[in-house]
Amino acid sequence: MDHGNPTLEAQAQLLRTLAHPARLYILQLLRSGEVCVCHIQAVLGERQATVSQHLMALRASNLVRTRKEGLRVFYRIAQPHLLEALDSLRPLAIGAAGATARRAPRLRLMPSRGRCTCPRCQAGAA
Amino acid sequence: MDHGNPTLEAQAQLLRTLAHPARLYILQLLRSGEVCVCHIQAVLGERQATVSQHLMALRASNLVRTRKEGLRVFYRIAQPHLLEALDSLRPLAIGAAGATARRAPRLRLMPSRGRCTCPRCQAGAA
DNA sequence: AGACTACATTCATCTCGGCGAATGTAATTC
DNA sequence: GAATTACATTCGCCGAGATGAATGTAGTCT
Repeated sequence: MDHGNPTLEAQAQLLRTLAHPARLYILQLLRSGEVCVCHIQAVLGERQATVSQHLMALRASNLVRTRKEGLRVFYRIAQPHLLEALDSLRPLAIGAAGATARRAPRLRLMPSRGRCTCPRCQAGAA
Repeated sequence: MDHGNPTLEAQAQLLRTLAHPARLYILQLLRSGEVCVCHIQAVLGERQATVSQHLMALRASNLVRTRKEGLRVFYRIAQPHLLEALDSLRPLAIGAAGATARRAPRLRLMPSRGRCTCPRCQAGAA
């Protein structure tokens, strides 16, 4: 059995980084490939600073990497196994619904406004 | 892609429940089978109330089940896939070490005092 | 019944994380 | 160089979670 608790604390730290719906959603966005911040911001419907803070948290835990291209910064998943692990954890989340009465912060997405000025978005824009 | 964000919030809630070294350690303890609270308390070296609070959190998320036998309460893993999912997440924790300076609460185990009065402990006691 | 044991729950405090607001910075454009 | 764009970072406040202390409760024992 793993008695070395530094591992436990590191793992707890990782879980805390993941334990936010906005960050989980960002990671899901990155599943299909690298995405620029403006795109994340448009889909998420959050303020730029807020999005940047979430991205900062993901970077601090080495879950994402960045690539700069001109003014834009593209994010991508650093550890490919991360999404698999999250997927395996997903079915357990259903039972964890009613945990502490009031819960994780709300996340309101803006599916209609998933457009930004980046090339990826211009491709299918109206 | 999963746009339904209630799933995201439920998953975030699950991760928050898991995001504590003491609770992670309790789940690892339960890997080998059901364990009574006194045993968890002895190994963890935490106060009884603190341990009970962590167990309460795990129960609220339906991660553990209880069985009462006399005065003792035995805890066991409710979802067997949970430990597999945590195992798959573990290797990613190494990179998440230095996240926001100081973070997850410390956990000091008491490996020498892993004995309580329950039958399981008396079996191999000195 | 009373005392005791093994857990559970509540309450108060304190720290930490999330959010808003403001500011800072690198790269482009003029 | 000044202005603008696209992100990043810092600061301050507020609410959620962690801990300690105290109390509550169910089961056992004599």
